[in-house]
Amino acid sequence: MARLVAERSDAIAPLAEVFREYGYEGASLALISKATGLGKGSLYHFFPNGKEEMVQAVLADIHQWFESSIYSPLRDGDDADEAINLMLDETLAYFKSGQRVCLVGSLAVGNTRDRFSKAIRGYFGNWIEALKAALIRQGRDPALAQSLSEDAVLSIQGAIVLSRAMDDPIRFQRAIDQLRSKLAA
Amino acid sequence: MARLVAERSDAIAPLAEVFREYGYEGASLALISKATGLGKGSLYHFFPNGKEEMVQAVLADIHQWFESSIYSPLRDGDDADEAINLMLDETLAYFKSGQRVCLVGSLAVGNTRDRFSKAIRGYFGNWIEALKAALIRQGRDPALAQSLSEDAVLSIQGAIVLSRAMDDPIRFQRAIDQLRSKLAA
DNA sequence: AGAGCATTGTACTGATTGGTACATATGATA
DNA sequence: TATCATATGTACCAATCAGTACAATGCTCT
Repeated sequence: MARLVAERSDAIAPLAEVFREYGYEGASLALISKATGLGKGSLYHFFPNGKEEMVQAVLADIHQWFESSIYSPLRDGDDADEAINLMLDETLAYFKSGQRVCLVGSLAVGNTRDRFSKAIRGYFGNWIEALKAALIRQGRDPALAQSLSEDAVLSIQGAIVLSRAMDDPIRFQRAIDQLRSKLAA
Repeated sequence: MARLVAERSDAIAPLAEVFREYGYEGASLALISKATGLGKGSLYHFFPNGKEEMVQAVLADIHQWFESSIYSPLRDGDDADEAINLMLDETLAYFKSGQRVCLVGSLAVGNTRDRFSKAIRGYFGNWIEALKAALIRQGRDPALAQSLSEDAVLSIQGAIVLSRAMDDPIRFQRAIDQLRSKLAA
């Protein structure tokens, strides 16, 4: 009856989309099964703890992506200004101009916050720290760098909410543009 | 068997809290029944269309509150600066320093967006328009007033997400303070 | 007091929920 | 080809889901 042998890692991307679109409660196993193409047997084989473990796996994957694509260049890139621009480019693409929800943000807003608090705090904390490092490398005052980077992460989250609410991708792009000039050396 | 005769309006406030805390999908009728103290009989008597109608009623109530407490003073108050400060005070209290989620924002982020799109767009659109009116009354350029008010509403939403994610009410208060100086005449 | 509408609790429905059990099938190794 | 861990589909479970039906009660007005 089994058709093809799948890998656990193949399930992560569709899982992320399902949780983004329907939220933790809204993503039923039926939806998850359809999105991943995996039956319950496979799903519970890969994720014995069910939905919670699936979300944790998705969060770990998200962390890895942000780490290599955004945090690492911000922290260690030789050109701080270039790393910041890269971050904004990647952010624009990643959230599809605000049409794609931030899973971590939506988990933080829901009653799922406590269950995934560690990953949620890590996500935002790492982003702020990494951006702060780049801003300091630009030669900025550490206190200013801190408040600027908090403000940037806050604006990105706000822009996702607002541009989705108004169904207007331009609003997200404008927010990114404003950050570009505000964070330029 | 019926104990006390309730009014539909008494149910709105607890309904709002339940939807805020558990989201649209997560708020089951069992939870709703417990939170409101109303059995299914009463709930479907007051809201024949079920959860959707409950949310619409809550959104209408929210609109009314914002209209009289925030939008109206911003649009028509004699002192624009005072109205803006009042808005920030009320916002701080309403969202309990970011510990209380914005229901409209969370609906906008979830897959419920399309179902309630009209109320969602109205909420943010009205807020931006009203704040813009006050900023223009301060003597500001209309284009600047527009971008400032969009930015303010965006920052409030972002601050809710971030301060909840980090479990840190101070972050929300700081965001409000920054808006206070940015929006001062 | 009595009529009539508003409100309420309970019992019920059929569908769906997350999760388990297990027999079967696959693919690599030997 | 025989072995064996890894996948997989299906049937099943108790619990819960949203929603309906309805008889019994409360309240108001006369």
